[in-house]
Amino acid sequence: MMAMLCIPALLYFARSSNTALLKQRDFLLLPHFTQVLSSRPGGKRLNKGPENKSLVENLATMGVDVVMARRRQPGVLRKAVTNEIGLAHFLQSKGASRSAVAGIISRFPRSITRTEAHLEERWALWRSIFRTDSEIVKILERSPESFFRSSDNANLEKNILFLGSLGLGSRELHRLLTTAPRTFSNSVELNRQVVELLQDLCVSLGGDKPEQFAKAIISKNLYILIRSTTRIKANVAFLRKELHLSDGELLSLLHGHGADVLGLSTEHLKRNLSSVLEKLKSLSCQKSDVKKLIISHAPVLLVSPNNLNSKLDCLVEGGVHIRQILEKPKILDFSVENIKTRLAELNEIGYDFKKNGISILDSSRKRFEAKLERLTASIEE
DNA sequence: AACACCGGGGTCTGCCATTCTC
DNA sequence: GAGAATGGCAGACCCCGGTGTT
Repeated sequence: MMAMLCIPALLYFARSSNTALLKQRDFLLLPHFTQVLSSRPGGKRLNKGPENKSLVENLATMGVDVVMARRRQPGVLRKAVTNEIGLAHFLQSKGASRSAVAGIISRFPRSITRTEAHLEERWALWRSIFRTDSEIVKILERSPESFFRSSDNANLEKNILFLGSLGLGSRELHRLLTTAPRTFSNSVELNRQVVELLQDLCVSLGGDKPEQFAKAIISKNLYILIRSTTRIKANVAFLRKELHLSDGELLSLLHGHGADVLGLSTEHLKRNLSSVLEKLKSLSCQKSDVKKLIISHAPVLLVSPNNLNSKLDCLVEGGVHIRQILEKPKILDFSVENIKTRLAELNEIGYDFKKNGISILDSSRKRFEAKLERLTASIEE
């Protein structure tokens, strides 16, 4: 099936491409193609030359959105030597469709400057983490930049080793590369800085297992390594200051789901925290209540003010006491829609939250429905 | 059987600014 | 000095189920 899709497309590319260009492109397989660049006849490297017309035509034939490509990386279109045919061939051999290839080039034109050897090598490195080619193709379709932005394969290899050395197993590396592929294109030095920041943070808070701490934060917040250290530091400082957290409290906050809040933009974190404070104050809670809430369930800081306020309003109007919410904050993870539906269904059968508690609200859909059915049945008896 | 506690898991790029390299 | 490489930012949740206890 896949082969049937690939072959006609390849023939199509081959037919439609300029043979002179193809010959030039063969030089890409040689180590010093910059010599080709500087020796090109009449090449004026100091001026922004015109676009390479046959390249642009080639790309258009391949279905590339040239306007988008030009907007994103105009310099690529001026290059004399590129490897779009080789790239298309390569990606299609891995199972990418023609339109996927076109989309990849449109969104990250520099991808066509990578040589065959480079592509093979990089792919092999990714395959050391992924089980199949199609998994990688999916990521490339999603985010071409993650794969192509860096041409430094040695750095990628070092990253894999470095991340592995942190105690992240193959399963976690897989999740990391799937979810935040950019991490692997960071310089290994940048990743190291974030890891060291986390470890130092752990030690400064009196924790005794900095390596495990850093690993735990990364597993819980797969985006942490693509956040700047400036931001992480600012967020830690902000939380500590605003909530008057002790070292121990901060450590336990971060050990829980708190890892996620480290990645928020600091403005966002400020806004959300002040919103929670204000809203809960209006529901006659003390600041200490908010502090407890956040330590036990930091994800409330991830919920946007409007959203969180809606959830709280629904719950309170639906007969849930704010104290119950503070004790079981997990219900705030659920969507407003879900909360509304559940409240309405429970209201219909006269469910009494005062008497029966609110655990029923934060169970999974399956469990909730099963419970509801039982309750309905017992009422009908 | 029913419940409560608790951890895990999916998802998340595309653009701009700055620095590096030739 | 152009293009390549790299760093950083904005935006802003929801849900499932294993396991131990009653």
